[in-house]
Formats: sequence, structure tokens, C-alpha cells
Amino acid sequence: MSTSEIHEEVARRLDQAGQRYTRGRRRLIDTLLSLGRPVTIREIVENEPELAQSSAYRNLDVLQSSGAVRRLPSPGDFDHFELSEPILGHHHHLICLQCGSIADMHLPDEVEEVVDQGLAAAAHDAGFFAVQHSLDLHGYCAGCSAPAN
Amino acid sequence: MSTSEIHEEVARRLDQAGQRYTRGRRRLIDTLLSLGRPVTIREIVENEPELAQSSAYRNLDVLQSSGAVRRLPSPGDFDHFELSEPILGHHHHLICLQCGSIADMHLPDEVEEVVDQGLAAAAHDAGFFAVQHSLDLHGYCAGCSAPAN
DNA sequence: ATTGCGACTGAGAACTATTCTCAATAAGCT
DNA sequence: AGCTTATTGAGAATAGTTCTCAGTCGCAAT
Repeated sequence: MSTSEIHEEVARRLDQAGQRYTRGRRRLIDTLLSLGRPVTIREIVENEPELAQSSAYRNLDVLQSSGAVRRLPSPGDFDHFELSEPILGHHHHLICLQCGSIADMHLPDEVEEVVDQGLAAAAHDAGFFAVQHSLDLHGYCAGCSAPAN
Repeated sequence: MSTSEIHEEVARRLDQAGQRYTRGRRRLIDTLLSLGRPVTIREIVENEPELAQSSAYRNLDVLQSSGAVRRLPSPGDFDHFELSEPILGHHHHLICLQCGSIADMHLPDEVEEVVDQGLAAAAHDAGFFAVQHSLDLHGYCAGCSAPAN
């Protein structure tokens, strides 16, 4: 999806939710696009100091409600935000236990199929209505090394 | 693993970390065992009112550091705690988007194998040192129904 | 263009889950 | 039993996030 297609898609989703695609919201999407990985509010505001923190939180919430953004609860102290899977495509995360950074990762289609089938069976058994799955790898990124012990 | 084996395992891990297995910590483990699913601090304290909230937080942190407990960052407002995988065995979660409750789930070994292989390859490509994976299903539990729209 | 109205913004206050503090207590050791 | 050190509990402090509200902007109809 090209940048302009993404903006159109976001605009469509906001419109459907009765929301406007204002300058601040557009800038938020641009920032998420340019950083290209799940980021914290702090990173967003540092990259785009014109965005007020309170508006960033509010607008990320609006964008999440309309399905343009996903909020990732994080093991560290800060939640991370990324463009949603309908926009970015289905993917997974490499989460560093040391520095808390999150990188995107993709798995072969065969793996996804096996996972989907396994999860569908488990959901069915539990009377659970599945919306999406999350499959993340926790460990140490290239910049951080694993603890010595 | 029987209840007494679990307590022995926890005691071993705490001892290794230079920590005591006190009454409060034992009660914490008992509570996690009896509830049998990831729970919030609030649920723990409500179930075992003799546990001070501040001590519960502190001890869950100690237990996590020694590898007896896992803390799950949650999409809602409260983190959840559960016994660690070395004790409970490898498993996954069904996370309800409505009520925030988390239930345990197991996948067939074949699925786990495929996932492990796929993740190992992805981690290798990214220069990432993997510790564990998390594979959770997000949706609506049997008690909550999916939104109408 | 102009106007009108409701949605949006920004700065800070408020909220609340979690962590910290410290005097009192319990655990383990000799 | 006595000593030493870790642990506890109640509340204060911290900090990420949400809320408030007066001022501003976007959009549509005139």
C-alpha cells in the first residue's frame, strides 16, 4: 500500500466513524509510517514536537477505534502504537527484554496456516469468538546481548 | 506437577535467588494455583484479603525475578499474573476484548513445532536471541458476545 | 467568501495502577 | 534465647494515561 493509499484508507475509516481526518491525525499517521515499527508516545512526540502529547493520546485512541491503529500493551512501562494489520498487513513482533524495543517480523504462509487451524480448533473448543491472533517472540535484539548468567 | 512439587520448585528458585519462601509468598502461589488462570492483583487480594496489596506487588516481582511467576502486560488497565511456564507448562491465552479476562489454552505439539521452526528462522535472520514466544488469541469469550456491528 | 456549528486541540489538572519508603516484625542462624 | 537481616504493611510518592474546558479549526450551507 502506497503512502497516499494509506491516507485514503485512514480517511475512509475515520469518515465511517464520523471523525475528521485533521492535520494532527495525518501527521500522526505520517510519523507511524516513517518510523516503521511500533513506537511509544514519547518517541512520537520527540519525532514530531508539534504534536501535543494529550492530543496524540486522544487521536491514537480515535484511530484505534476506527481500526487504523493498533495499541500494543508492553512489558515495559510504555504502550506501543503501530498501524493496524489491515493497513500494514499481518505480521509479528520481536520484543527485546532488555531495551523494550519492538521490531516487525513476518512468517511463511505455511506457518500462518498451521497456526490459524490450530487456533481455530482451540477457540471452537472453548466457545471463544476469535478476532485476531498475536504471535510474538521475546528475547534480546541485536543491539542488546543476553544476560551473562 | 503436584501442589507440593510446585511449592518445592518455587522454594528452590527463591533459594537460588537468595530469597526466603515466606508465608505471604506461599499464599500468593496457592492463590495463583487455586484460581488457575492469569489474574490481576485486585483478584488476588480479593481472594486472599490477608495479603497486603503492596506486598503482593513486591512479592510477585520477586517471584517473577526468580522465574516462578510470569507477568502479562494486558490490553486493559491491569496486568495479569500467572505461574511461569516451567511450572505450569507451555501454553497460550484466550484474551477477551470485552471483559479483559484471560483463559489458558493448549495447542497440539505439531503446531508448536511448526511455530518454533518458523520463529527460529525469523529470529536468526534478524540477529535476535529468542527466549520464548507468546501466541495469544484475541476475541470474545463465551460469556461476552461480539459487538453487533 | 462568509457564517455558523459542532468537532478538535492544547495545556494542565486529575486519575490510578504501580512502586517506593520506613518503622515494625518475622525468619533463620549460632 | 539472642542477634542479624530479610520481609512486611500502610501510606506516600511516582508516572503513564485520561480528562477538562476554553479557544480554534473544519466543513457545509448560505
